[in-house]
Amino acid sequence: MTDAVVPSGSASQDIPPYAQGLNAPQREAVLTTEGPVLMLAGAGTGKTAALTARLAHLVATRRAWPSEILCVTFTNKAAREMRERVGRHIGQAVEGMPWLGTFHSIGAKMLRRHAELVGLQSNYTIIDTDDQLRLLKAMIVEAGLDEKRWPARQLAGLIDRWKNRGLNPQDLDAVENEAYANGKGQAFYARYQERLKALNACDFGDLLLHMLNVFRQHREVLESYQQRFKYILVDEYQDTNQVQYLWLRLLAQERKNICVVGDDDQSIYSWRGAEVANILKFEKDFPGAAVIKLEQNYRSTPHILAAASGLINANSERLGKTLWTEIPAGEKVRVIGVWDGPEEARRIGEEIERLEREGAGLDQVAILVRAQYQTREFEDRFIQIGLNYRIIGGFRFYERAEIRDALAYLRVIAQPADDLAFERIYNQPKRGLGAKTLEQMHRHARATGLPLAAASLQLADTDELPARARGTIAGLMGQFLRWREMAETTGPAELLRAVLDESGYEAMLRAEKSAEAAGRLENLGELARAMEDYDTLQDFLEHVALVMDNDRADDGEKVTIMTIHAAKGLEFDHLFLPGWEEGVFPSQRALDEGGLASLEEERRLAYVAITRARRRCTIVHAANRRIYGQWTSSIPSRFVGELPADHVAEETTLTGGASLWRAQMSEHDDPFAHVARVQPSRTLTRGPGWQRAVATGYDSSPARVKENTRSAASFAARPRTDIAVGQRVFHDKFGYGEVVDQEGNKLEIEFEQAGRKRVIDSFVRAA
DNA sequence: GGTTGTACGTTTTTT
DNA sequence: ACGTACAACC
Repeated sequence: MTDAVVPSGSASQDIPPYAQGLNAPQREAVLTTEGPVLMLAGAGTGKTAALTARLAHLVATRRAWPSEILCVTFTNKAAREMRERVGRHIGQAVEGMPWLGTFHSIGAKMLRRHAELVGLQSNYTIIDTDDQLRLLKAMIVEAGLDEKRWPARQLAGLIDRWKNRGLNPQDLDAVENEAYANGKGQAFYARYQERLKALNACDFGDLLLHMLNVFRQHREVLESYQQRFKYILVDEYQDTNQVQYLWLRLLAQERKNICVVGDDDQSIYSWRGAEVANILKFEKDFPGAAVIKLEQNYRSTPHILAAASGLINANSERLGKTLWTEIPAGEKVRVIGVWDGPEEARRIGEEIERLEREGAGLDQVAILVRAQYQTREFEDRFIQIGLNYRIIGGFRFYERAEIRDALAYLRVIAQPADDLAFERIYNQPKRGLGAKTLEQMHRHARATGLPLAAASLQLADTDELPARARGTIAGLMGQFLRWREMAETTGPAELLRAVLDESGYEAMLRAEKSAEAAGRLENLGELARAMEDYDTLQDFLEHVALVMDNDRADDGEKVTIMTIHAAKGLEFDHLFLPGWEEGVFPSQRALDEGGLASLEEERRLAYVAITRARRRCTIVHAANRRIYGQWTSSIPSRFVGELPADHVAEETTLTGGASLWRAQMSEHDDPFAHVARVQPSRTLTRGPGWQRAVATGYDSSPARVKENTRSAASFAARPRTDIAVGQRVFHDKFGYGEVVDQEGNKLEIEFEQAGRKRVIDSFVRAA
C-alpha cells in the first residue's frame, strides 16, 4: 500500500494514464479483465497500484459501471485507501462505488436489504464482542452451568470459529458439539442465535453468515447479485476465511470475473480463521485462471530483500515467488545481541537518537514487536530520555466506558428491543434502580416476550415495584419516547447532547470533578463532534459498529511502536525488530498450541516484519528478559540463524565486555538486576491453562427463549386464560387475594393483607 | 450499594 | 508484575 511505484520507461501515447508507470506484470493484471485472475503480489511490489488501475480500467473502458464492481478488503483502512486512489484515477465516479468496502460493511449493507429473510428487521443492531460476552454469560448462568469451568470467552470463541467456517447450529457434528460443556455447544449456539433474533441484533460473524444463508436459500437474491457484480476484486485473499470464500465463490460462479490479490507468504491471521488454502487452491476452484506474479520490489534494498527471502525459504507449502529489486545495495541487516530487556530499549533508544542527529525523520522510524507487552520497555525508556513515540493499538476510543454508555442510550433510542444497551444504562447515572428491579424486569420480559424496556414500562404501571422505582422507570421511558421523537427531526449530534444533558449523565460527570471525569466529558464532546458528519442515527451507529476508527490524526514526528500484525502493509526507512528470542518470537504459546503450522506462521510474521523496512533493518535479541514478572534467560530466535549470512552483519557483544559492562553501569534502572543475573530462572513450558477437567452437570433445563417478532413499541398484552375476575390467586409478595379486574395482562387484585393492588398476571398463580 | 481483598490470566486483532 | 474481575465485607 505504497505510492512507490514509478518504474522507468513504458509511458506512451496509447497507454491510458492509469496504466502508465506500471511494469509488465502489473499492466497484465490491469488488462486481463475477463475470467479469473490470481495476482500473487509479494511485499512491496505495487499491488495496490495495480489493483486501483484495474478498477479504473474497468470503468474507463465501460466494461462496468462503478456500481457493478464488487471490491472487498479486510480493513477499513485498506478500503479507504483504495477509494482514495481509485478516485485519483476516475474522479467523481468513485462516489458511485457502493460496493467497495470491507467484507463486513458489504455484508451489513446487503443484510439491511434482506434482513427479513433471516428473521431480523432492517434496523438491526450490530453487537460487539463485549455485548456478545455479556449475553453468553447470562445464558450460561441461566442454564446453571459453572461460568468458571465453562467460560463465556471460550463459547464465544467457538461460536466465532463456527461462523467463520460457515457453520450454522444445525451443521455441527458431534465432535464440534463436544467442544463445549460436554456436548452443550450446539444447544448454546442455537439459543444464542435465537436470543440475537429476539434482540433484533447480530454479531460480526452473522453479517457474513446470514448473507451466506440467504444466498444459499434464496436463489433469486443470489442471482440478482450475480447479475449486478460484473467484476469482483478481492484484496488480501490469503486472509479470507471459509465463510468469505464460500460467499465469493457463490457470487463469482456465474460470470467468473473474479480477481484475487494476495501473498501466501504474508498470511498471518490463521488464528482467526484465515485459510491460506484458499489462495493455494484458487487455480483449482477457477480452472483456467490467469496467474500473474508481481515480483519486482520497489521498497527495500537488496540485502533486506535477500534476508527476508532466505528466511521464508525455510517454509514449505509455498506458491513460490522470487522478489528482486533495482534499488542499489544498502546496508546489511544488523543483528545485535544484548544482555537484557532494559539494555535492548536503551540501545534502540540510542540508535534512534543517532538517526535523529543524522537528520532522519522520526516518522520513518518504527519498532515492531511480537506482542503488546513488549512495548512497555520502550515506553519506559523513551519517556526517560524524552523521545517522542506513539504506540499503535491498545485502547480504542469506542471502547471507553463513557462512550459505550452514550452509545447505549442512542442504541435504545434507535432500536427499543436492544436489551443489552438498555441494561447498560437503565441505572447509569444512578437512578436507584438496582439488581432487584432488574431481576423483576427480566422476569416480566421473559414471561411476556417483550423487550426489557417495554416490559419495564408495563411493570411501572403496577404495584409490583416500589413506588419510587415505578416513577423512575416511567420517567425514563418518557424521556426515551421524547428522544425517539426528537431523532426524527434533529441530527444525531444534537440528539446526543440532549440525551447527555437530560439523562443526567453529564451532570454526573461534572459532579465528580476529577481529572478523569473531565477527560470523559471531553471524550463525549468529541463523540458529538464525530456525529456531526452523519445524517441519521442509524448511519452513525453502523459506522461505530463497523468502522472502529483507530488511527486518529497524530501531530508531530514520532517513533512508531506497534505489533508486527498492526504493521502489515506499512513501510519505514528505519526498522527495529527487538525480542528475537526463542519463546518470544517465535512465541512459545504458538509453538505449544499449533506445532509446525504455527511455526511457519511465525516465520511468515518474521518475513512480514523484515519486509516493512525500506533502508535499514536492525534485529535485536536479549539474553535475559522479565516475562510475567519472572526473569527468564533465552537463546536467540531460530529465525536469526535462518537469515542468510551474506546479508547479515552480526554485532553480538554478549560474551565480551562492552555490552555487559554497559548493562552493569546502568544498574540503577533495576536495583535487583544483579540478583536475577546470578540466578536466572527459566520458565519453560506453561501448559495451556485452559485445558481443564471435564465434568459438569447441566441440571436446570434451559429456559425457553420466546421469539419476539413484535415491535418494541407495541406493548400489546396477551391475557392469561386461566385467570378471571373473581378468582382467588396467590402472589409471592402480597399473598392471597381476589381478582377484581382484568385488563390485558394487568390484574387488579384485592389482597387479604396488602389491600388493592395492580399487578401483572405472570406474577400470580391461581390459588 | 459501595469499597476492599483475592484469584486468575495473561499472542497476535478486525470487523 | 500487574491489571482485572468477582466476592465478601461494611
